[in-house]
Amino acid sequence: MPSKKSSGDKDIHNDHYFQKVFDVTCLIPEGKVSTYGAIADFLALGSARMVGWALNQSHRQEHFIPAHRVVNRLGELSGRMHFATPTLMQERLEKEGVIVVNDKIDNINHYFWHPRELAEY
DNA sequence: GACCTGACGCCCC
DNA sequence: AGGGGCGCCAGGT
Repeated sequence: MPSKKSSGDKDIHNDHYFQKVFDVTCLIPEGKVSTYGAIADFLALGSARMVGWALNQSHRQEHFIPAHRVVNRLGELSGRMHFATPTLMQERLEKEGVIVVNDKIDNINHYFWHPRELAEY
């Protein structure tokens, strides 16, 4: 019965939405960036905050998650303080050719990538 | 169990 | 154009 409060499908969903966020993040092409909102919209999470919350745990994953390619809708590096050093996120982006000025991506729509662009999905 | 705080985003001023 | 308010969902206190 769905009405039962026992841990069931919802918990399973919660356990897997982390992995879904990781999967989508790994699909962002090098040199491109996506946003919390776009990923949340694509996965129908209902809240962009959940994407940030998931990425906050991404460093615990065995496989490397290119979390530096996810920024907020303005192109700001809002997650930079959660990397090993405050400048690591910017360094990784610049290494991929993304121009960052004042902790913000210059002309984000030039680099923006939406998960919908994937034919597989 | 109420309350606060986030790697967000939209609306309003 | 920039700043504040509120909704959103999950976790921590």
